[in-house]
Amino acid sequence: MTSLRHVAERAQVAVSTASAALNRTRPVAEATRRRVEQAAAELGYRPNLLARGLQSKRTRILALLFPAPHSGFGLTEMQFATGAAEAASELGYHLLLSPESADPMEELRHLTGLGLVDGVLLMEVRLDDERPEFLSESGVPFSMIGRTRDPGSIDYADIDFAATARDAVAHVAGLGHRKLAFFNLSGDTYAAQYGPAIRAAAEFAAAAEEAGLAYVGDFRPGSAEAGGRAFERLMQEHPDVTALAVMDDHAAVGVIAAVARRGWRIPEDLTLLLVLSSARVAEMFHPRLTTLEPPSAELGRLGARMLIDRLQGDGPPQQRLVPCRLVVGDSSAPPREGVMA
Amino acid sequence: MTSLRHVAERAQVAVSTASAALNRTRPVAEATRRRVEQAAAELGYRPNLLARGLQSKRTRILALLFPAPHSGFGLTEMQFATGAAEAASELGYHLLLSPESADPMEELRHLTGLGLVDGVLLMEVRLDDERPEFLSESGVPFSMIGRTRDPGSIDYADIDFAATARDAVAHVAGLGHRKLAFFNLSGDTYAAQYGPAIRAAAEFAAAAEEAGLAYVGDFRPGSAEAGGRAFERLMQEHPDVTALAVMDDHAAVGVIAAVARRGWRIPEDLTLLLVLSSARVAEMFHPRLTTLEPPSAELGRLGARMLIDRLQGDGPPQQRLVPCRLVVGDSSAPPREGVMA
DNA sequence: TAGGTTGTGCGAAACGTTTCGACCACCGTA
DNA sequence: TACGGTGGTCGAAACGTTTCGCACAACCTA
Repeated sequence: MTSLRHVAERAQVAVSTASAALNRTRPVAEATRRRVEQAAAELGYRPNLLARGLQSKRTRILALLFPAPHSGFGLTEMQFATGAAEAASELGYHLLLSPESADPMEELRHLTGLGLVDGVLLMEVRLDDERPEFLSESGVPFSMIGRTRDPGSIDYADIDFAATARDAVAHVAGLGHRKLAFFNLSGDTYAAQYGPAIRAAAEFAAAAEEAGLAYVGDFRPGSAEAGGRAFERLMQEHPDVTALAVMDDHAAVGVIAAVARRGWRIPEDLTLLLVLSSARVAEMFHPRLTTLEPPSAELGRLGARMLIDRLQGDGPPQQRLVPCRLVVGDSSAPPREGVMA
Repeated sequence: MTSLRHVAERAQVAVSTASAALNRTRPVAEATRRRVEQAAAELGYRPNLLARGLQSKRTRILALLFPAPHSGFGLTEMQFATGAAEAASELGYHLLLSPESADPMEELRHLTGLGLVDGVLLMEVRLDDERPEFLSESGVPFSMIGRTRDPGSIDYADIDFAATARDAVAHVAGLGHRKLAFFNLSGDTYAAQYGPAIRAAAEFAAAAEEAGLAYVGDFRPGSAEAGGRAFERLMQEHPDVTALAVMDDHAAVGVIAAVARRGWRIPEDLTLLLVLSSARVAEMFHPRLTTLEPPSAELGRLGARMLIDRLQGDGPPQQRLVPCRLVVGDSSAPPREGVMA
């Protein structure tokens, strides 16, 4: 392990001068600096991050707190991690993957007490999440992927549900549909105040109203079976629904099966949209489903970047909303004739 | 930040004694130890990992080197990460997510030079991968998820392709099939010496032969379209094939579509197996596909654990093979009558 | 009673940085 | 000639641990 002392000796300067020369932290004569830099290069010198962190109180390590892979842990969630890791890496930071234990608060206390990380990246944020408050009080810099009910002046990057809902509604309205139904995430998830579930519910309803579409939004199937049952009940209670947006991959499977059982076809008899699912998943279906793809990696990148910005110096809080990308597949088409309400 | 010095003062002992008491690194009088522990508890003392690491040369941080999400980055790969992170966490270690840049060697050099990590976890290992050699020469402890052609005495955890192929073959043979085809990963992946592609090819062929099944193994479609075309060519050249194992999700989609175009049904006219895909994905299909699910999280856990074992002390190399789990779905059935060869 | 052994605790050094006050030579100016 | 400023460098302290040699008392044994 070659240390700064070796570099200094080889360049015939004091350790402190070598440090200053390499970090350009204070003026050093041009010739000296060159000598030091050459010595460092020749020795393949790498500053020891631990020593540096110990002294400067800054480790350039970020922690991504990710929840236990409880129910379903999708590709989507994982892309937060890879996006954040990439952005961090590009900016000279490292990303620590911290699985959340049974007691998230204790986990946080532990993690931040170690002096190992400069900041924390939160994901899977609930509307009434208590972690942000804890972090604020502890004075630990952090940012969120997702957001609480009232994020105040906390940095966050989240999906723009309003724009996403508008895009979805505009898409089906543009095809001529007059009545839209929306299947939310599972009832449990909704009850747990999971942000996307709550926000999507509100925004889809609002967007439908604004566009003058009739709307049904009170279904929250959490599985393929529940999805199939929900679809049958939907058709019974609202036979005039011609377009359906589903936010749960598995529920969509059930819907598709139920559609087939009924002798119907997609998109001729029903326009089906998949919300918050990756195009990779949408391609698994036949026909290929029209999808509102969440900008997961992008959100991860943004979250990491704004946290790093915050660490560097403090500007105003950054709060970014990014809409889902509408990927039109083969599951959307104008409604069939007979049902025009 | 409360440091060991504070604890020592409050407990009326020297810093070194406090350290010894807390770490039980050398005998300390029972009464003293209790006093120290109580002081530490009252102050909420957390040892500073940086200082500890600087001194002891051990940070208890592992790096997971994960490749850029080039082509497709599946759920499977990501579960390595979460599995490894969990296992590490349970053993008091942390996991650093290190995206691999364009130059993996340089990245490695950089990462290990920093003194930040105790060891490295490699994934996506190619048969002729050069990273293991580099790490061996650098004296950096590491383990692999996957393995090179000749892993020598390096720790690794990998899929047991032989057992997996035997299980798959036994499953279809048990149903009465006489001829099996296998669609490998894409030709590019195969050509790049990606371990799973090469090993699966060899082991499926061997298992089929051993079981006395006729076998076709030279298809490597990399997409839905290619999968469909491959299936059509397969039926043309080998009309007596009644069972097909596919190792690429997207290719499977193409196969299913081609089967439908032909007016056939699954499983009545074709038994279809999905290899190396998660049950979550398999459920997306209709009918639900029989799957050989890779033990991804398990491999991640094993990889982390054996690396930590290696760091603690050195036993013999650990080399673990774990077979895929056969999840029988609705896509496998006895062959239809007419084709019995 | 002298010498050795054991149990317990202390102080100082070390890990590799960064930071900060001090120092020195040199120059321009009064 | 003396003096303040300045650009460049140095040495020492500090960050929070662990480790190691040493000291001291008490106790046992010959």
